[in-house]
Amino acid sequence: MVRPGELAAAAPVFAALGDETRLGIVTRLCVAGPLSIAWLTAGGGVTRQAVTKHLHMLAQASLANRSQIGRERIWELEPRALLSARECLSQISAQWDEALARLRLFVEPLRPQDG
Amino acid sequence: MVRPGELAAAAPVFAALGDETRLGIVTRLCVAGPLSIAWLTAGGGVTRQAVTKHLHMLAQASLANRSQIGRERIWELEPRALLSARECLSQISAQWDEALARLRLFVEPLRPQDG
DNA sequence: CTGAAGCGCAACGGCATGGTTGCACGATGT
DNA sequence: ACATCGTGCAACCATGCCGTTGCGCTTCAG
Repeated sequence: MVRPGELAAAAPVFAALGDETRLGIVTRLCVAGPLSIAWLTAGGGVTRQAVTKHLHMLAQASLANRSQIGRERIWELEPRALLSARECLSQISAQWDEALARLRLFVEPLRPQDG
Repeated sequence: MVRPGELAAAAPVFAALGDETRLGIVTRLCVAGPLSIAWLTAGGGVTRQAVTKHLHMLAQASLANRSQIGRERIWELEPRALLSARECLSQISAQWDEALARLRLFVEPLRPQDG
């Protein structure tokens, strides 16, 4: 069962993942581990400021958090929100399977020859 | 391995799921099966036009498609995009596990007494 | 035929987002 | 001491999103 509270919690995570640049940052943090802003800026086609904004949005969605080493800000992934988002998708698709099964139970007796 | 093309494809799906109203519509279509716009409007706190726009955005992300019965537009869920989004999240978290394992391999030899 | 239900199209306002530029500040290396 | 690197903050612009209202069209019911 999906409770409404879970949806309200999952929506911001999906929104944070719903930008191509941000999804690239997430993937990169995932593959390469914790990185500084300058390093994250190097690969993508956007400014350092844009990367900074995206990182803050990821932090607001509990998808990343930062630490400081000297003058560098090191950002790393926070996988819990990612896992809960995956959980949400799994629940939705599970409910869809359920609904499909119910639909079959409802439809098939009406057309027993079409099988 | 996550290829960049997959990310570019998954981002719009996440963006479509990244709104609370839309996520509610998706859940509702999932639980109750195909519904008309008027029926979808009844439950939520928004106008019929808002629901219509959201449905079109879901369609653009390949998350829903519509059919027509008389004067009613019946919308139903298209689970393939949902599954591919879930797949994307799974790949990301799998890569995160990998990275964590590499990090452990790198860190643990330096502090063998801290177990 | 007439009324009502269901829906689409278009326009509008408010607000958030994605991106840029410019400037200032602490940390680092020589 | 000085240049440089890495960031933060603030302002700015363009665009898109979210939701509304108003109007008109088709379809169904009496």
